[in-house]
Amino acid sequence: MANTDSSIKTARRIFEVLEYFEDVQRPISLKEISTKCDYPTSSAAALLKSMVALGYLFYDSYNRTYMPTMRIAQMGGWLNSGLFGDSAILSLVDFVHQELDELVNISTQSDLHAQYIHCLQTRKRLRFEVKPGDVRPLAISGVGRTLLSGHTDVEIARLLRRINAVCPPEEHMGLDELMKIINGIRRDGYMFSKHIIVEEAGVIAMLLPKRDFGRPLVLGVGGPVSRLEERQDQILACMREGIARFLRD
Amino acid sequence: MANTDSSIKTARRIFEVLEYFEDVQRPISLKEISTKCDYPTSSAAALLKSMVALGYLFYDSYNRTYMPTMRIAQMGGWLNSGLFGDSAILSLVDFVHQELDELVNISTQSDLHAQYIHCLQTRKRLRFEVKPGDVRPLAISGVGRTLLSGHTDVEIARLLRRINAVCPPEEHMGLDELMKIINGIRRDGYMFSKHIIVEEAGVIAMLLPKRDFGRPLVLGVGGPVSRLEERQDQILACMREGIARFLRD
DNA sequence: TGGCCATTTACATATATGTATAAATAATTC
DNA sequence: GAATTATTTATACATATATGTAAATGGCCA
Repeated sequence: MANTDSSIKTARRIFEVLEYFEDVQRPISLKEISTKCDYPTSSAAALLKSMVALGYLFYDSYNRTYMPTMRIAQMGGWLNSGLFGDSAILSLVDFVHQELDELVNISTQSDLHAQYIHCLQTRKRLRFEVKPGDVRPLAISGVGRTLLSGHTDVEIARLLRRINAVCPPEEHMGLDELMKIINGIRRDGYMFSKHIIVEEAGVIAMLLPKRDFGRPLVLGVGGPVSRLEERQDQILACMREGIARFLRD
Repeated sequence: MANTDSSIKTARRIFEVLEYFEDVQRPISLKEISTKCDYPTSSAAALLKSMVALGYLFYDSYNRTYMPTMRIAQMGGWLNSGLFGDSAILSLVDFVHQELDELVNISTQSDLHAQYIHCLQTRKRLRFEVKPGDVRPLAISGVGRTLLSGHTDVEIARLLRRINAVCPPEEHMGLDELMKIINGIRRDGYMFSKHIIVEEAGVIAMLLPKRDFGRPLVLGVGGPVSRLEERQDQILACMREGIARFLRD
């Protein structure tokens, strides 16, 4: 019963349940949840009852099924509404994904790592699995370095000091070497990283224009290095067009 | 440290945090959460870190603030899109609006309230402003009671108990009195409520036939009571025809 | 009625919470 | 710029609480 990751079990399960609902989009029985998510029945019952008591699920006692209430729908709605322009971001991702049919993702800085927060996969056979929540070393990975390029030199130095202090050695980096790369990104407006995290995998990443209160975001197109190299001009053009169309109007 | 309600503590806190974000709509520090929600610092830290690890919040280490990711925004989105994916409902609203030129709306249950999710206004001078997102007391309002009429008596009793427990007094109701009204709706197939929320305003509401897995919806025609009374037969006939034409094929 | 489900209960164990304390970081002062 | 103070975050461990196993209850249909 060891917690494999560092998250509180109940917290993880709440979100697992909500995502399962998002996946199947219909009422679900206690049995189905406990089976699919592999929770003991009694634990699943306690969790779902809690969510009902709090008003986030509705229990249909006739069919013995649970279904999200509108409170769930409302919860994050404000993030989409104009203020943060996040619906524009989603449209951008959709657009690039539609045009290129490659892995398209949005990532942001989460402490000393870059973290994927939204991913659309390619329909092609050869692909690399990435899911929202996955993290990459800030100073090493393509998206991480692209995120860093938006910081001031002072901030970068400070972040790198912390990385070298607390992160495992494979995430360490020399400042001079890093700044050469960072300045390259600032000059080119994008980063093309190859074979860094996963052999044969690469990513073309661009820092998105900053919106108020929004954290800096990076748009990434990922895939096998050979495919990215072949399509590089097309990919860059598409990313630039998407950004111009959805984020600059 | 007794749990006053029957819900799992972590579950309650997850939602409290998300609602606090919804309330203030900006990045929040650990300190602020722990103060406002009255959690011990270390517990709040563990909770927020979990949410970061799971990809639902991101942490800005420079400002030491937390902010929801787009995953939160996406979570309940399907609940909204599902409603309108079914264009039959929209066609129905258009039809009734065209025929009657009155305020026509669709509402649904959102926890312990009815909530308008779609409205078309009349072109007449005398009108009552209602917009999508507005909520009405479930046990008091016409649309709320119409929604309740689709539940079993047991469910109604349970909902009413929660309403009387957590909602302000003006939304409370006696079960016997409510059931008389509910049974009237079930018998007549519609509800005509007058002067309940806004003086001189009324609504004629019908529960729409349930579609698979879609949440129960209510079709409402609203306006000044005098006008609705005058046109009552015409309005009812139009609503019935629209429902027959668009939802029963 | 009896059999077969799904759900609830009981209780030992695992795990999250909360108090106090320490460490780290930021702000202030000289 | 270094030292000091104030603020915020992290750690340790006892306690409270949720989880999980197994057995019991309740509902439904033949």
